[in-house]
Amino acid sequence: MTGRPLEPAPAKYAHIADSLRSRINNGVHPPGTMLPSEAQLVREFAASRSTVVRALEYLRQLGYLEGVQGKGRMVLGTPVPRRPVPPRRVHVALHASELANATLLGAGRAPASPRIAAVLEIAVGELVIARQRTMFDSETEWPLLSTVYMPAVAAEGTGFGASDLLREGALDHLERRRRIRAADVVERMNLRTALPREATSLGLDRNASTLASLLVVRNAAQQALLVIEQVMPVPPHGIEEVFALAHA
Amino acid sequence: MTGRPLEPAPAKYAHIADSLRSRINNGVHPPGTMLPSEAQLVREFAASRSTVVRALEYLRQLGYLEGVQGKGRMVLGTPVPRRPVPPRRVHVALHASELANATLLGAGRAPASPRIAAVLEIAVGELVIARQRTMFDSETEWPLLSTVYMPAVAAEGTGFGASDLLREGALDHLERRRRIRAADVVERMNLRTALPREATSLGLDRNASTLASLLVVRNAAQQALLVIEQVMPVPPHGIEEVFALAHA
DNA sequence: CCTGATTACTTGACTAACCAAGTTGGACAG
DNA sequence: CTGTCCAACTTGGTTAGTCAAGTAATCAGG
Repeated sequence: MTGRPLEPAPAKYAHIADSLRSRINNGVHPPGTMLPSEAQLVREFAASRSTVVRALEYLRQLGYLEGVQGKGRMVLGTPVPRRPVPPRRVHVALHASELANATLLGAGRAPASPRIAAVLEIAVGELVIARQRTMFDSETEWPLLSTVYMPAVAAEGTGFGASDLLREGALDHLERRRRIRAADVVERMNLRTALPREATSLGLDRNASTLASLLVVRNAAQQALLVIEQVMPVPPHGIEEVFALAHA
Repeated sequence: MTGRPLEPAPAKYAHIADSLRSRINNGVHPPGTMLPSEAQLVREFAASRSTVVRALEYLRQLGYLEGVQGKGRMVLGTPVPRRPVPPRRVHVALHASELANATLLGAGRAPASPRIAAVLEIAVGELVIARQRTMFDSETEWPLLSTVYMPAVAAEGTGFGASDLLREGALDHLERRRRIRAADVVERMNLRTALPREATSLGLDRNASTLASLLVVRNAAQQALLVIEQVMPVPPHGIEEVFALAHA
């Protein structure tokens, strides 16, 4: 027996990255503080600068730190798990243009219903800009009625209240026109009876049950920017989505 | 005017990475073929080996290629966009143990209903292992009935049919015991009337409406490994999930 | 024909050095 | 006191070289 280890030693850069990551996770280098310089880490780990930089680059990519040329690297902390990205149906609702698969029913001012007013944090009956269309799901051809609501003040200058077809999704349009960024979207899915106008638009019987989905698009401060309400007849096979499970 | 360019020249490694990525996207280097060796790329791009390797490493991390020491780098092709990860409610269904917030109602063999048989691709009435519990959503305290189904053959040796409480989620347990990996999960959400046993377990009126969710866990070959059916009374405020929108 | 050694080639990891670009603090002059 | 300059330090990018580990083909010997 030569005393050879049963497992290969981890690469040096991996060991350095692990050490630094543990320190960040354990609060030795708290968020907002500067990490030791490359030169210091070279001395501490007895490695070349390239090897140290490789470890640091890996941690940067993971979100543990960020570097400023000439200044140093600041600790960001343990990266928080991101919330999942929207499933397909929500993505389509936010980004689908009005040019295909859709029929614009109307666009303009309307008084906010209690539900919409609550979500937009405005008074019931206050004027909002509403934009309504019927469309068909591109995969299932199932019909749905989609209504975008926006506070009248926020809609100024965006063209949301006009009857020209939007060439981009409602969210894309808002972000571009208003130069703002949406941070997240809340989906509330529920079962309810169709309103008379909804039943007419969707060709349903009066008092038919529908699946209703309210999408509240928010900014980083969690203020509502945009609300999209989608109503559809209950699909015979339900609503289907596929999610990835394997971790590469 | 000194003729200085208005934009800084891209870093050399970035230019090499872009060039190679374009070639892969355009089919010059098709998936399954070997990329030119580092030495060849060094000559082609008139760069040092470290610079070439940096570009290749970036593409590897993006999923365009993979390297085997001594052999070369094989083109994987344009990475397909990953499907979204499961929202919270699906994650809980797959991973929550039976130790908290849950009451195991029973575990054992049962004949497959037409719906479960279709999903598992077995004959109606064939025996499956079923495991049923009631639980409460940890955020909303809303009740739900959850039933895990697995083909009897696949369940052998896993302890799924036994009455001991599982200390891990059903999927975790299956993956560990069977040393297999699940690739994705299909969620089918629908509205239906509660079966009599479901109504009893959930304390509902007969023929009450429920939101029913069928989760089909599949392997990479899209064969069903596990099915989880969840039934809940229609929540008064619906089912809510939050999705991230901002791109860092 | 099979096996082991050798050679040429490949990628993975590491070192040392250099240049570029930026930050910061101290010294000095007005 | 304020502004400018400069040195020391920082990270970003690049080059050149070495050693380690692996692949694949060829050749020689049994």
